[in-house]
Amino acid sequence: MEFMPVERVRRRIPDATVVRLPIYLRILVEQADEEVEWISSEGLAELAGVNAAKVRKDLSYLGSYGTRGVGYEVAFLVYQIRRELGLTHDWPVVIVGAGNLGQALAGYGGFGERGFPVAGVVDIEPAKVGSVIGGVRVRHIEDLAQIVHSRRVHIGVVATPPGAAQDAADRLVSAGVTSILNFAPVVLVVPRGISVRKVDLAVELQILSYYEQRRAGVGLHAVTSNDAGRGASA
Amino acid sequence: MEFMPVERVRRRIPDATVVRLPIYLRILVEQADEEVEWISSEGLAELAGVNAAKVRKDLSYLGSYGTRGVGYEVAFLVYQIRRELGLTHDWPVVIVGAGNLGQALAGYGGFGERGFPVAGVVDIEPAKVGSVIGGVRVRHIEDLAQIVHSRRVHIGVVATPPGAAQDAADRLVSAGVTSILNFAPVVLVVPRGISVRKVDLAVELQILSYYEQRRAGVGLHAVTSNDAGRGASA
DNA sequence: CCCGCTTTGTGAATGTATGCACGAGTGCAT
DNA sequence: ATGCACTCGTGCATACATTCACAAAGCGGG
Repeated sequence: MEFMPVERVRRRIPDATVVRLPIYLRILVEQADEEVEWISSEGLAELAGVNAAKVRKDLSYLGSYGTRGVGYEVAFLVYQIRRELGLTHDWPVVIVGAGNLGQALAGYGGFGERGFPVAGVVDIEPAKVGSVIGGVRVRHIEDLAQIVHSRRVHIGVVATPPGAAQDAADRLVSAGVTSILNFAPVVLVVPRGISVRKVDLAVELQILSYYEQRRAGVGLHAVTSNDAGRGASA
Repeated sequence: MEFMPVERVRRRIPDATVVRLPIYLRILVEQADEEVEWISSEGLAELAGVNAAKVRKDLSYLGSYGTRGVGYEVAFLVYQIRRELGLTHDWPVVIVGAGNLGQALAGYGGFGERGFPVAGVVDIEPAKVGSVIGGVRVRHIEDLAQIVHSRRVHIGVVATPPGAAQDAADRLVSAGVTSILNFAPVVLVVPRGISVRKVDLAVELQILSYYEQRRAGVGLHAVTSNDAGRGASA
């Protein structure tokens, strides 16, 4: 008599794949909108600007959901990727910092549409409190914990000036937030177990600068890419 | 008689390193502002939230600029990284799309400060043309090529709605731009040799969602990070 | 001048990601 | 039924990235 693994407790998906899944998801949703019912790894790869084998391997982490000789059923894949990414329900976010960027983020409707409604915007500046941005009234940062608790917020967005970013992160963490999207050009220090992702415009431009500068040297070379790059003739 | 390589034509720096150099640079500039003259790989690693060996290896691609037993001279490192990244001169950028995001970007002073002055903002919508954002007058997209040529622009920023992004990219490329920073949630198709980097807020949030959802499962795990992550007690 | 302390620079080991190539299913036509 | 065309799933080779661990190098004190 022997034992066999009854059930994989939870598949671990490689980080590189996790970064690409949202891109596949967006493309698949677009395809579904255009009434496309089936798609091959090659077709999806084409649209995502990646290698077909990579698509197949990425999708294989979700399970064996393709049909050989045919491809993947778009609607089903959408469902599976959503489930795996935890997008079966909304994730309300709270934005810290109601400056230039905070306002633009709150005003940008795309957040809510994609399942990340803005549960609140807070600022430390009393002068900013009370104004309404994108349908949300700006509240004082002291109310942060209250917002996080009452609205069950897990994700915080740091949109403060650099000097205030660490404080914002600290407040988010002690309010109970466990994921942070950081727009400030600062390396945040957070406790273990808190996820942080960073968006830094200056860094992106400087990376482009490097390849741009290199171009001046010897012959052209491959396309820069942060995740799913693409080199094809337009 | 034998030949030896007279001179390394141009060191190739690994992509992963190129992404971190701008972060080191920012930290080093901050340190210089605080009159710090020397820094060890350990110190820099601490501030950047990465491994010290990684810092040393990254810096070694620039050359042997450290002093054993002492560390790196901050001002000199700043100079070397700037040179390697091509930041010895300004890179004017042109922004396509004067909507919510385009305005926020143009209005955000940080661009110019960091060596990427906004040479122009264009939009396809005649109604938007003429208004002034961040000291720059919005011009019609037909003027794009003229702006690119007269201001020697190499870098374009796509800040349009998704549907207009590919057209914006095509126009940028045919105007002569060779690097694109794309904020639209779309995979741009560009000719070989054109560098593209993408900033997609929804994708970032969805990645956080994945790790957030996973957290609900078994025990905590390492910190998510796009480049120089950090897990430390706050 | 030598010794011990510190920190760099890098070879080697490990870990992660990519892409090829092919076996194994599936559907359709004959 | 059988064969053919197509596409998935994945083992394997390769490339890239991270981390360790240590010799080599510089500094300061005696």
